[in-house]
Amino acid sequence: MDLLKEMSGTSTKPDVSFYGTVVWGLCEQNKLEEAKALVGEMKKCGIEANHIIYTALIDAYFKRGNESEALKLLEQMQDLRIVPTVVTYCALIDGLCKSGLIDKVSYFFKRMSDMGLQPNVLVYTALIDGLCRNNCLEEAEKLFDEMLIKRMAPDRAAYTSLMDGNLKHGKLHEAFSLRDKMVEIGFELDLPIYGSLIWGLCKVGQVQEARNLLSEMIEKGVFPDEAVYLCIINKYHDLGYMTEANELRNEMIKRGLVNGNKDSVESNVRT
DNA sequence: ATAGGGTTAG
Repeated sequence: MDLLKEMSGTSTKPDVSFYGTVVWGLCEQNKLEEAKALVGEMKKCGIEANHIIYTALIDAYFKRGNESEALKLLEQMQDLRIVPTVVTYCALIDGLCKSGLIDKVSYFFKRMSDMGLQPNVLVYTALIDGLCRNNCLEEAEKLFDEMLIKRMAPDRAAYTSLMDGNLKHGKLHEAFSLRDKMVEIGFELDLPIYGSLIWGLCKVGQVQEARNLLSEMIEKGVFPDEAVYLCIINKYHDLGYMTEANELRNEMIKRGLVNGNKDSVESNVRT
């Protein structure tokens, strides 16, 4: 904003790409009202905002949890005949999924195709993740297969989302075969993957298997975090394995996984 | 100048 004021005194006239950079910067700083105001200012100068500016704003409003404003901006974009891109739809679909507005998502997904935009891996993953979180595992699986049919290569995030969805639905066998596929493809198993598997195993009471996976990840050099430990420790408590619980707690503390101070860990572990 | 990858008890 200061930069703009400075420029108004000079002969240089800011163009759309200059405004875009400023809007983007304001979004990064979470100054969304200022960013939106700038779009109005642009208009007064006879410069129309473009799809990149609108996409950045829509994404930022969703991330702030203001989905109604984000949808308003999308409408505005449409009124101004600014053509959305795959990136716009990705922000939109992901935003809707994460705001729990899953029922609006299939409409936009369809509209996207109607516009001739091809959903890419990021769009599919956002949708798969949203469906898995909203109890629509079958839909998610269908989309995953659709990706394969289209010869798109689902990446680690896509696999992880579907695997996690299966775990949340207690389908351990499917989850582990997805893990095997990831290994086959050559993806390194990372903390979110191990964390998700361990959580899923604990949920169904297979705490020993969870414990084995913890050992496995450490062996492979994947550093477990506090949540992974607490997941197993708390399950040990539930099942009455107090010795194992304490042992693991000590191991966690020894590893310095205290994330700040010891009190915070103590308060998170059920006693 | 734009886009994602969860924290997970009950």
